[in-house]
Amino acid sequence: MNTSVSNIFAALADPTRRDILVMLLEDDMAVTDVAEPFQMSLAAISKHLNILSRAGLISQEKRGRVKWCKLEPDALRNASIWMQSFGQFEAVDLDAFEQFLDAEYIFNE
Amino acid sequence: MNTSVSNIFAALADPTRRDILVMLLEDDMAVTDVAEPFQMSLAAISKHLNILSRAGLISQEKRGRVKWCKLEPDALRNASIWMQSFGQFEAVDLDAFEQFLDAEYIFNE
DNA sequence: TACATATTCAACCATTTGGTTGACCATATG
DNA sequence: CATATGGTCAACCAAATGGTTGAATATGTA
Repeated sequence: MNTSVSNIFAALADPTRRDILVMLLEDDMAVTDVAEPFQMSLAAISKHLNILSRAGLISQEKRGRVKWCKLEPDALRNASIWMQSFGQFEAVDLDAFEQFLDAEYIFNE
Repeated sequence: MNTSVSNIFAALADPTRRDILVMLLEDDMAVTDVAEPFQMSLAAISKHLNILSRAGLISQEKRGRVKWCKLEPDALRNASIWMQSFGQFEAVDLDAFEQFLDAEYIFNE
């Protein structure tokens, strides 16, 4: 899994994927149910879910023939901290903050 | 200017652009000086700066033949609002931020 | 067994992205 | 004036992105 800062922001840059995350706030969902409100194909939604999964924003668990999608708010929280810290950079130690921003985040598996 | 959530996240998804934002934390900079530490051409940096500018993350002002780039950290607010609508993420907790730095990020180079 | 449901895979396509290069424009300076 | 400097523009390119379709795989059910 590759939850770099770049991948998290890239995942969040797509409105369909943000909509999916909002849906998963309610409850875990099967892939087919995630796809239902959208106009696009199931395969397209499946790709979006893989991107969210690789970014660490969701996890997927297969039970029977149904693959359940679950929100993983930790990665999102990291991005939230990134942004809020940036907005409040005066209160943050600048050297540490620069290292933070420069880092490529590797979450491996 | 188009400071949509999508554009802000897309702008932040590129590591070169995040590096530029870090540089602008220090001080306002001319385009040529922004480009100096990077391996790529001035034209490429100029494009990156335009993307940051359209996202509202920086502003640019031309004085003489020099175009000055200035950080506009408030632009992150739109994306932050999206995130706060997402969950009960509290205002940034610097202790959590430190833990985040120490525990979850792996610095390469 | 036969069929339906859940999901992915593979090939393909159009558009976007991130980079290059060389020409160009605007401004400063000898 | 002539020339150097700061920056953008236009054309181009390779790779990535977001979508499609039809076939394939895996699992449940009659």
